[in-house]
This record gives sequence, structure tokens and C-alpha cells, in this order.
Amino acid sequence: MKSEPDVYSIDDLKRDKVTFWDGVRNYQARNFMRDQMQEGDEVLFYHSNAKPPGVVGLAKIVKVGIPDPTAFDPQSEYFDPKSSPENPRWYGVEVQFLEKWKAPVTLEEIKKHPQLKNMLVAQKGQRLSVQPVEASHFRTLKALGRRKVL
DNA sequence: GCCAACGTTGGC
DNA sequence: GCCAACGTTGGC
Repeated sequence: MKSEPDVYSIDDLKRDKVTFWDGVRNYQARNFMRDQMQEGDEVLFYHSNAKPPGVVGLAKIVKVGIPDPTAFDPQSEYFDPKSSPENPRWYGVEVQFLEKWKAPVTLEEIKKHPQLKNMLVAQKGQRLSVQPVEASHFRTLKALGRRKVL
């Protein structure tokens, strides 16, 4: 899951412990959250528009399939008049903080890594804010994130 | 700040 | 249902 750290960072999640992941307004991302995510799933937390961009830690899905209330709120920047509480168009999930790594696994590193370079996030033009990660990629990346920092 | 690579919108 | 125009994402 991608987030711009200026908007919501891994430190914010660490502070909050649990947060509702709102504001997803892309059908592919929504469908992935709705159809693929399960409670208990681990999630890579990615800082986009960051210096450097990369995966900064781990989180866990604690609840799925929650209608996104910001879509109903005319004051919200995520307001969508086509979504209503009776017929919600947008959904989110609850995410729990697990760990923040001492150093991020940067996008540059992912692109260079033989076992990670074909990850979705490393592909050109790939801008989905929520995207699937293959199990082997997940394991490799997690091990990299947990390495001792020199 | 630039711009490639999308996704969405709306006229027709 | 096509597609041009427009908006957004996000690395660089």
C-alpha cells in the first residue's frame, strides 16, 4: 500500500496503531482491496513521492469491506456524490502497524534486485496505490527490510 | 517543475 | 462505443 509520507507516513501509523485506509478512488485498487485482501494479511507500507521512494515497513489488515465515509462527506477532498451510504461505491480497510524498518528498501534497490525487479511497483507507469505482491517477493523484501543496517 | 503513463469524462 | 481532452500519479 502506497502513501505519501507528507499525507500519512509509517510514523503516523505507528502513532495511531490502527487507521482506516480511506480515499482510494481507483477501481482497480478498490477491487483488489475488496476481492483479494483478507483480515490478517500482511502489507508492505510504501512511501511514494518520498526521498527516496521505497518500502518502509510492515502493516496488517485487521478489517476489510468498510464503506469509505469520506465519499459521503461534501467537505472531504475525497467526496464522491455518486457514492451513498445506501449504495456505497468506495470501500476501505483497517490497517494496523506492525514494524518500521531502520532503513527503507528503496525503489532503486528493488529495481536492481534480481528477485524483486519484476515486482509491479518497479514497472514503468505502474501507479496503483494498492497492489498485489507475490509471496516470494514479499518474503525477499521483508528479509531485506529486516537486515542489519550498516 | 517536467512529463510519461495512465484513468476518467463527456460530446457525438 | 469511440476518442479527444483533461486530470492524476509519482519518479526523476
